[in-house]
Amino acid sequence: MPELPEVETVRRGLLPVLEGARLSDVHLGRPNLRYPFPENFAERLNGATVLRLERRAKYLLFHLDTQDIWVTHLGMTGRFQITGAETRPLDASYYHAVTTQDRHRHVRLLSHTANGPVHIDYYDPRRFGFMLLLRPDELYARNWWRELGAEPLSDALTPDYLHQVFSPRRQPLKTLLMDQRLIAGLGNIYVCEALHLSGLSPDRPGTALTPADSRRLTHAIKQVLEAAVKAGGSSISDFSGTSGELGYFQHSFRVYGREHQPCLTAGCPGTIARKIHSGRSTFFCPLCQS
DNA sequence: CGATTAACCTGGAAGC
DNA sequence: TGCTTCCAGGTTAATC
Repeated sequence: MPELPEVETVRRGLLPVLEGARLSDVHLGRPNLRYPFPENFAERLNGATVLRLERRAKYLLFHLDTQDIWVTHLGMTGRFQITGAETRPLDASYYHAVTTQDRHRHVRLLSHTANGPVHIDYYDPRRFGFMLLLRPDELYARNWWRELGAEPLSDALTPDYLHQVFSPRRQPLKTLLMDQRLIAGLGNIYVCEALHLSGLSPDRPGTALTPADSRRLTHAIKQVLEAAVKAGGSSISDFSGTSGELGYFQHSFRVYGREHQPCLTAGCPGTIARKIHSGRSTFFCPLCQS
């Protein structure tokens, strides 16, 4: 589900019910997601107040007044849902939950906002997501954190930066753009879209990227991400915002999921094709992307 | 070191 | 109405 625009949409949705709010009644429906929950996860969240909600790449960081940072990665199907305080509790009936949705509600807690308490639930059917509780120094010590590449919508991503990190590498642009250590936050959808927008072939090796290409690609990345954030992300299959609202950027896809359909580049008579790069589908136009 | 594949999971859609 | 196969927004370990 979630690439940078979807994660940013989730952050913005949680802002009004988490910023400045005190947490309580934390319940876990199971001992792990992708990884086991941190030791004493519920105890360390209970009573804490959320000071600030940050997003870095596809990670959500909730800074607590206890000095802990509650880090969440949504994986492929992770979703936060805000509901009123009257809904069904998470309890021992979890494994016999009646509905499919209940079976995938893995975390439930109460957030005490200025306007009263609300439930915040975390759902994740495939459980590729994970949650961590780290002190700042512990976070900075993690390799996956230190090695994160440029934040695409910040000044860290420039044509020069892109050229500098791509041009020594022989891998195809598709693979380079998916590498979170070079640029952090893009996933399969927005990589395909940015490549098409910039007219570059996903197969072009990094070594063949000219400074002019880097400019076009940088511009395309920022353009597609900004438009997607503005649209509330892309809702394909099961992504929705924290109130169940759907993003609508999926209606703006120019290549993703459009195999066999006509290329939308003005004047291009091409047909969108699909091929596999490192196990992931790439959608592209063989005619106008070179 | 670079590059591809499998694995982690579940559910939905498509094919037979 | 089944049953099987393929596919999915991500990351990482294993393997060539």
